[in-house]
Amino acid sequence: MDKKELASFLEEIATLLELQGENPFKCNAYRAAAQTIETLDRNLEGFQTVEDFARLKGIGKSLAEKILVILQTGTLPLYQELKQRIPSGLVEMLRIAGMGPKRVRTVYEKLGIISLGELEYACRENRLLELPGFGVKIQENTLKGIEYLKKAQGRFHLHKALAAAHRLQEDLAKLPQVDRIETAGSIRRFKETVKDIDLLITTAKPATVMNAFTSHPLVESIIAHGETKSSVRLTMGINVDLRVVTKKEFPFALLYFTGSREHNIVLRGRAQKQGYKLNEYGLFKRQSTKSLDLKSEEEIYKALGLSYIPPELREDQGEIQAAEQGSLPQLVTLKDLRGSFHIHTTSSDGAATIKEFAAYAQKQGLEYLGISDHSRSAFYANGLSTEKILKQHREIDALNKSLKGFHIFKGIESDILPDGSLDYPEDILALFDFVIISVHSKFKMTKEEMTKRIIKAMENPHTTMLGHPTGRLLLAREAYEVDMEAIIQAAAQHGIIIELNANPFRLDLDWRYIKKALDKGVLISINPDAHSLKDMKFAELGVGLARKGWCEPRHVLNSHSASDVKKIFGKIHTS
DNA sequence: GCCGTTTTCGGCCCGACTGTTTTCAGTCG
Repeated sequence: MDKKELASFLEEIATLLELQGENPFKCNAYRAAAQTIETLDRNLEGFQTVEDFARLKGIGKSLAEKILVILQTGTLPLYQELKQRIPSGLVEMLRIAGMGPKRVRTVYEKLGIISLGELEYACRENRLLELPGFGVKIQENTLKGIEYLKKAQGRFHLHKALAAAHRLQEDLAKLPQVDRIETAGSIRRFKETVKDIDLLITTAKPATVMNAFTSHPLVESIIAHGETKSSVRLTMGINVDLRVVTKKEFPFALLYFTGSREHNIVLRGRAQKQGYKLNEYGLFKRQSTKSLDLKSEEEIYKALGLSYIPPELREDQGEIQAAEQGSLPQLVTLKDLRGSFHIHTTSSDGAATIKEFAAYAQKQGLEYLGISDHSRSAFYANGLSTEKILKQHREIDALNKSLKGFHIFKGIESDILPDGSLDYPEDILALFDFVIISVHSKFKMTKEEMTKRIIKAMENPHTTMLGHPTGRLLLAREAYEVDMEAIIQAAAQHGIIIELNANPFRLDLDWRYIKKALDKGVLISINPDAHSLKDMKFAELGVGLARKGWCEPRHVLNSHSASDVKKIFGKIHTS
């Protein structure tokens, strides 16, 4: 059992305990332990004894003993009992908005309901009305929530949420009553998928602004409409919270509602230790009701003895310690990008020619491009035959002669065949400046087989870069089973670059692994995986996710100059 | 169940909103 599996096991116990009506702080202890385990910066192999685990934050003797049992036996008597006692449908019911552990418990105990289907039926039969603390509204909302769950998974791709947030922000900013508006929450932190949109506003006329918000054309229905907080659902299905705060409160509210929750908890704990209370309204000296007068997030961090932490890093992944020591990274920005790799042209399944991509890239101020069409096994994508490769190379040679101050690298996205070999013989692979290797078939191998397959391909002397390393399609397809730690280790060993595929449905390598890759000295390439000119814009998302993974310009292949890139490629292929 | 410079008991981040009540429980972020 690895970290992730152990963490979700503990997480599940926490949920089951809640459903059983346990002391909430006890439940929380299991949650906190899960968080600690999941974000551990090393694997579990070094942990042999109770003491090893009990040294960790939020894990005491009791939990350490249980964790050891879980690792040794794959399960826990407590878990078995909980599973036996608590129907699995109750866990599903928690996903309904407005249904927490208490209400789920009530419908289970009083009505014997153990599944979403039964709950829906009970709502339609008006049976929730009889329950203590339930009424017409809760019954209606439960029904709506069930329908919503059926329709969407309740999470949204970052780029779609970003677009909606920008539109709302722009429109509301036009109101003369609005002094300041910002998007907070997980969008500001650049999470790859988000649950909702959080907007913050300062205004002297909250009622007017709230009315404008709830009647915006994107709004489908109003969930809550208050003085300081309103919530709506947009036609695209996402919920939006709007909060009104005073000008003085704004930086504190922005910090608070940007999160993450884990980051906030640590900040609050830190404030407490320094004799302060920190909340969304201010930073207060203990016993005082008047907040320190701080004008920006920068000043709040400074007051707590920290340098400014960019929103993307606020995930309690060591950023607070780094801010304390002044060792936060100087994060990469869009302006740092000087070129772009992983581009598909009309030769395979792209919608633009090399010439068109080159012209577009030059206009965007880029200095180079790396073309990489699909390889011959990718029949579905019109993969390139040897003849087509040679023709493409002649075209690139001619373009490179005619283009001034711009360079096109010859590349290919070679399928990693099931046995770990690449898609062309040695002499063909040797013709490319760079070779991206990607898995496009046989996703259902075992973890061991898949890891072996990819590492074998990485060991090929012609391999330059690993493409979309986990194969995930966000909200659609799980990542294939693969030991990412081992892949990163192999990349470090063979000098292989790992792609951060910036396509909004991929955003793969996952940011949680990017930092680990950097720590091992692996270079990251922010690649649009462009199939059309407009896809080149994905680089913006890619930069956001790279920042989330602690990338500085020096960590990013395509922030280097064309001549440096040539040197880097040369070094990879001769080592 | 964890934790400790207010330490071995008694807290645990904390405030807004809804819907149910008639002062508050539950949920959410």
